[in-house]
Order: sequence, then structure tokens, then C-alpha cells
Amino acid sequence: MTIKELANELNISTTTVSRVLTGQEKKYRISAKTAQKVKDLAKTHQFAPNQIARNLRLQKTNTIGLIIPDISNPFFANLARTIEVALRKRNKMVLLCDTKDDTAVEEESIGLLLARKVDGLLVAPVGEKWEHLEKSNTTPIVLIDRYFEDKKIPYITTDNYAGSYEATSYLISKGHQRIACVQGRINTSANKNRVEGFQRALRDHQINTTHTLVLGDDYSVENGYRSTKILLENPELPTAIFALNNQIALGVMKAINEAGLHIPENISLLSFDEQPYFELLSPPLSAIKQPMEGIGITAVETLFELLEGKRATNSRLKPTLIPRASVKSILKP
Amino acid sequence: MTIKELANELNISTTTVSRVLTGQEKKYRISAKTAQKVKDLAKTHQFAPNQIARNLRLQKTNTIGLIIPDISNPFFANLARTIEVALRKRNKMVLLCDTKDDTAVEEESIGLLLARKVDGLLVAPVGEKWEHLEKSNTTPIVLIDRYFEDKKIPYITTDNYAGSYEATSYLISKGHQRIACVQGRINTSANKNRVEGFQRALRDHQINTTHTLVLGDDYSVENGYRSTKILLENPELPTAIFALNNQIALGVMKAINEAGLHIPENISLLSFDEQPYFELLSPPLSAIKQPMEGIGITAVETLFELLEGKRATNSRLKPTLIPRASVKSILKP
DNA sequence: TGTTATTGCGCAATCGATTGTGCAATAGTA
DNA sequence: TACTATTGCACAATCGATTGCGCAATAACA
Repeated sequence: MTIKELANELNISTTTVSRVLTGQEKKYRISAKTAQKVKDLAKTHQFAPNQIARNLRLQKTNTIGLIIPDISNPFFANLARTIEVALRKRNKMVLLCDTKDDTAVEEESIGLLLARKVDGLLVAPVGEKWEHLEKSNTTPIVLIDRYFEDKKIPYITTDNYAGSYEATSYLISKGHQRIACVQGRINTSANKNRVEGFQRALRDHQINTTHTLVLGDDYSVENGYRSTKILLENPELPTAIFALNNQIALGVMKAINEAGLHIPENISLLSFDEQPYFELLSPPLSAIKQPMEGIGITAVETLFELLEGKRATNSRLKPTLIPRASVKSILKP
Repeated sequence: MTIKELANELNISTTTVSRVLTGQEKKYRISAKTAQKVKDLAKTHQFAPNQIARNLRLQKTNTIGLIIPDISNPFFANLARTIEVALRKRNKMVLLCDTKDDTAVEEESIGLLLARKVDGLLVAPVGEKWEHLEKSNTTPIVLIDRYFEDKKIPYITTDNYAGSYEATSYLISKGHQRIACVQGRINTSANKNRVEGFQRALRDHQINTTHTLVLGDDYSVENGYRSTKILLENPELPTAIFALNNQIALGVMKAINEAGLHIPENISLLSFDEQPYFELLSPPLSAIKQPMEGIGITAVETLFELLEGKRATNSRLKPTLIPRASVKSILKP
């Protein structure tokens, strides 16, 4: 069904049909009678105008590309949901791409989305390259979770540095000095900032960093597991481990359990990136909670400012610490 | 940049440019020399043809609509990932809709996606209405996770009945007779089948079902929590609880913990829908593991069969039981 | 009645790519 | 040389909706 067929059935022109259906009857002085006829017929046929034709003519698709490294990571799944809901309110739909944390896939995805003429892009980049992100001269883009230093691509992220600093200070306040940090993807801004916050807190508290390893290279359970195995081979165990995301934390727990050690008796554990089940783990897992709703909503708002031709402002939203039993005080009384 | 501009720059027609760029040079006898010129210029301009125009002309969008009740539920997030990857391999992109388990949103989403002329639909329906799903006369549709009895809309799902039967039989084999079942959304096929499996297993083992409550009404943490609170008010506690999805299970655990009770000493717990962190919970949570990759991949394959004009076959994939410490044997020695 | 204003709607171009058909120019053959 | 076959490419219509402009028909007014 097309407006042409509707028009034929009513013996009027497609022009008139189009104008009625787009609510421009007043502007173009379509008589109330004609307008009603059109609306009625459209309703009985359950007619919806072909958006492809519309998009072509209007040079606008009402579609946003959402690029995410791993939608099965609950952090991104939550983010995706917030974003989808926020965009739906504004009459935009979401074209979803999962890059599997692979820069090549990300690059390809950008190309595909631009060819489809999305109105804007929301990207949680893998983090290693940015050139392809600047291909979108005319298409506004907002980065989420990760960003690029010295590049002027706007971004919305957790204040990873602050969160990490707070987490580390908390561990130190509980008497921990030999703290190991299992990091995520190394060249990622989020990871860099978390590591910086970690190291800065150590220095600010005059901790000798000889024993404070940073190891790992990936936001995965496997990395948490593998890295912890390495840590546990060392005769001198760390008293606490700081896992830089929720998946790493799971791997760390698994490795500790398998080694027959206990959290927090043998090793304390704290994770960046709170999840609902953390309080039910054995033991309940202390975490830094990211303001996920805030990130999603702010990202959408920022994108819309760009779409309206305004300037975008970057945001770093503050996370909060949720202390739980997985961190034990080892202060001597 | 358009093929027209490319054509002008080379002083040839858009026809020729189009034919070269779509790889039809041979078919239409474009000389190797001309073809090369076109390819070179396209490369230097990083030209990619406008897909909107292409879609309109070809009456095909290479886009699949994916409708999901809750992308923040890890079950669906995982499914979405599998599906995205499988579709990408076949040169399709994904338009994502999160219905928030709301039939009205689902209905709206179907309309939006059809107006955008998606080539096909993959839908995990809320489950209460199906009429809107049949609007897609010409657009093939495959249901995932949930389906409609007596309707001929093809579906791919876990064999929920079998999984539930196995889970319940396992509990019974451990001596449990007073088993409570906290269910999800009542009118959902998945839920119905799980409850049927549960009740059938009880009957087959001649369990007096007077004490085997089925309560709850929603796939949410809150429902698990609330329903368990109700259960715990009763002086005669169940010896085991069967939670019908991962979110419900979390709520159940939380309520049990808050009541000062212990799993499995006071109550055993088993969950439908395994998650990676289940083995790290306190205690490790027994679960029925759904074949998620299988569901996603089969759904995509089935959709493609429909796209190729073939008949679709429904699938019910077998889940597996993963026994863990959360279920205790209460058999008298 | 003659003139101007207003009402109601349609013509045809446009968005960018694809494609059936056809027409020169060149090559091949007798 | 005359005629046919082949090569190489372009014309123009098409997909479905939108919109600037214009033209009748009717209304309003003098």
C-alpha cells in the first residue's frame, strides 16, 4: 500500500494525501472534508508511509547507530537499554552493532552505519584507533564510556579516575598496602584512567609501589582468571586485588576459589562496575557503582544537542563506592 | 558524494558507475579501463553508495528487526549478541527494540519496523497478544524464547517443559517434596511450559501437590523477592524453591538471606537459566542451562529459510542441568 | 457586474541508486 | 567494400514520499 494507491482510491492527488498524513492540512489548506476522507481510508487500510522513501526525500532517517564492544557485558546491556528507551521517546530507532572489541569490526560498522545515513552515532569505541570515527564529518557522534585524549570527539563517561582513586583509598584505609590491580584493555581511556587513579592514590598515601602490580589486558572473565593465577604463583600474595570491571572480578574470584583461598580472609577483592548480583556473591563483593542511567541519558541528550547544531559538552559522571564484605580490614588494632 | 558526482567527474553516466560498483561490469560489458577508473575514484573519495536510495530501488533493506522484552536481562543480551554476529555474517544489520515487557510497546515496535521495511523480524514477544505479529503478511517473522500455541508463527525456543521436568525430578531425587515454584510472566509460553514440566514431574513421582505452591507473575528480581517473602511468612517452609529465571532467582536469594535463613541448609534453590556468575554465588547456584547460542543461530537460520521462500521448522532445543551446592539432599539415610 | 482575495488542490521535480532497452562505434567476415 | 556482430556505454523510467509553485473555482467586495 502506497499513498498513490490511497490517492487513486479517493480520486485525489498523492500531494493531498501526503499533506494530510503529515499533519500539514492547515498549512496547505486542505478542506476538513477531504482530510477526513484521507484519514479514514488510511486507518481502514492500516496504512503507514514507507519510511525508506521518506528518509530519502527528507535526507533524514530518524535512526541512531549504537556501537558497543560487547552487548553481553551487563554494563553495556544496561547502557543499551537506557539509550534505546531515551531514543524511543524522541522518535529515533537504534541500529545496533556489537564489535566484539575488535577495531576492524568497529571500523566496518561505522562505514555501514554512515552508508545507511544514520542521523547520529553513539559509540563505545574499542579504544585503539579513532581515525575512522572522524569519517563522520557531517554525522554527529558522541562517545560513551571511553574517549580519546586530545581528540575533540565529545564523550560521556564515568569519572573513572575518581572512582578508582576512591576505591584504592578505601583499600588503603583498611590497611592494604600490597594491592594488585587486574586491568582491562590497556589502551582504553577508561582503563588508563582507572589505573592512574589507582596509582595516584597509592602515591598520595606514600605506599611503596614495588609490590603493587598492575597486570592483565582485557575486560574478560578469562583475563581475571589468568592474571590471578599468575598473582597466586608468587610466594608473596597481595592482600587485596582491585579488578577493573565486573567480568574481570568474576575471573579473579574463580581463580581464588580454585586455589583454595578465601575472600576476604586471604585476599580482599574490590571491583569496578557494580552488578545486581554482587551483594549475593560469596562473599558480597565490594564495588564502584557507575551511574549507568546517567551515562545513557546524558549521551542521548548530548547527541541531540549536536543534532540541533549546538555545541556538545563532555561529562564525567561521578561513581560511588559500595563497601561490602569482600574487603577486610587488616589494620593492626 | 553520490554516484552522479562520481560520474560527472569521469564524464560518464551514473549507469556505468553503478554497474561497476555493484560488480556488474562483466554482465554489462563495461571496459576494464573504465571500470578501473570508477573503482579508483570511488576509493580516493571513500565513496559508499547511499543505502537509503538503494533500499528504495531494490525494495530490500538488509535489515532485521530484533524485538526483545528486556535487553538488560543477560539472557536476552546474550541472545542479542549471538544474533547480531550471525546476521552480520549474512550482511544484515539489526534494528533493536526493547519493549520493556509491554505489549503496547511491542505492537508499536512492529509497526515502526514494518514501516521501515525490515526484511524480517526476530521477536521475543511479551506473550500476551499475537494479532500484531500477524500484521507482517509479507515480512517473515520468527519467534524466539516464547511462542503462541495454535498459531502458525514459527518459533525457536528452549525445551522449557523438559528442562523444568528435569530440574524438578532432580529436586525430588534429593528428597524434596515441599517445593515452591516462583514463576515468571504467567501467560508466557516459556513460563507455562516450565510450570507444566514442574507439575508433571511432581505428579509422575506421586508427590502430594498440596504443599507445592506456584506463585509470582513476572520475570524480575522484585518478583522473586516479593514471592519469597510471602513463602517465608508461612510457618511450614518449602524445602526447596525452583525459580523460573535468573532474575527471579536473585530475588529469592536476597529474600532468604534477609530472613536470616541459609541456602541450602534451610531451603534448597534451583534456577532456570544459568548465568556465568552462578558458580560464584553463595552458595553456588544450581541451574538449568539454556542453549543460548543454539537458539540465536537457529533463529537466524530459520529466518533465512523463510527469506528464501522455504518452509520454516520450529525447534525446541534441549537445556541441561547443572547441579551445584544450592541443592541439598534431605534424604534420610 | 467587474475586480480582488481566498480556498482547495494538483503538477512535476526531487532525493540517489538501479536497470531494460537501445544506439553508436568498432571489429569481424564475406 | 558492404554487411553483420560485438563492444561500450547512455537514456529514461522506477522505487514512494515530499513540496514549491501555480491554477482554477468560489467568495468577498466595490
